[in-house]
Amino acid sequence: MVSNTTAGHDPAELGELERSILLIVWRNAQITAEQAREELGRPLKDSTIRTVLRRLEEKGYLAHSVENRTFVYRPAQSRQRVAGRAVKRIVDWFCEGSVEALLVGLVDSKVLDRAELQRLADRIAAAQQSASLPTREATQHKGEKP
Amino acid sequence: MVSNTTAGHDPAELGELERSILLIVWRNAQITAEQAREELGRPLKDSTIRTVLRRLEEKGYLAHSVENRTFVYRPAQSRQRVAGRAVKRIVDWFCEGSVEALLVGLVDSKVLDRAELQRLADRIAAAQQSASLPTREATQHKGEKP
DNA sequence: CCATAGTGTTACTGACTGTAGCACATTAAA
DNA sequence: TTTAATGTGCTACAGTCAGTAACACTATGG
Repeated sequence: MVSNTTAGHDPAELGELERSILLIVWRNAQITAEQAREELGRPLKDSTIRTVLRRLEEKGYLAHSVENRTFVYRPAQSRQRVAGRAVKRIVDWFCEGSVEALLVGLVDSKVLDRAELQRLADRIAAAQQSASLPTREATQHKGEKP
Repeated sequence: MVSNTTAGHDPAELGELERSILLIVWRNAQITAEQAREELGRPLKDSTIRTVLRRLEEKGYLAHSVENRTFVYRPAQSRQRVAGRAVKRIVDWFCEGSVEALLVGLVDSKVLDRAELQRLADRIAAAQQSASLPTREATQHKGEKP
């Protein structure tokens, strides 16, 4: 039987505010509710920010430590890991597990163009040779897209 | 009022039942509510199925035509296109637009293993050469940007 | 001792999804 | 023609979740 329930709620089931705040935490490596609030640049009460931070922690995206009576939040998972999981779900759901099909889809829907694909192939090939994928350093991307 | 609420609803903002049914439609290329219900194999009233089909159409995933007084639903977007869009969102949100970073993340989180990456690279390379990924312009060489 | 900063708790609202009932129409059968 | 199917259109309700926040409580510095 179709075991639904999607196993609770893996990743990607985040709201906009949550996502925004999560991104801020990732960018800053660690922040307090107040810092997050300022950086958000939105007129939200700090209790709102704190609620979201708490929920993000409950969901496993953040962790906090108390420093001088103040909560300092840090990412509990890397951005890329979260993204990876999210994409996996999509691939499982819509591409029947085939990442290749996904890539085809990316090109098909103009998300990825051929030039990017080529670069990807190059990088992947390179990564294969060096037997150790660059985790972030060499991950520089090209110009920009419209 | 901010009225954002998850930015309308691009793709991927689907519930489980919706997803299941959408997959069925993709698999069958076209179906009626009844067929979908049977194929679902779940004790759901047909009004339920029809509601979901209607919603999927409202959201732009399906289209229907009337054939002999019966609604026949067809996909309005290919599976891969939908997947592509969904992944794009994720990449934009969590990887700041870098598909490469995403791939790294996929490997990093064990979603993709090296062997798969290798195959991917091969296939991409092949696609490049044979232009077997039909977009509109077959022979296009990298190093060019729209 | 009081003001401040920060936490914990609780809650409301709106949106969305799962699920379905029911009235209405059109067609095939009696 | 009256009727039984079959299928559509509309409406709705309950549950869950994210956005948003108020408020009460507690150390802490002055």
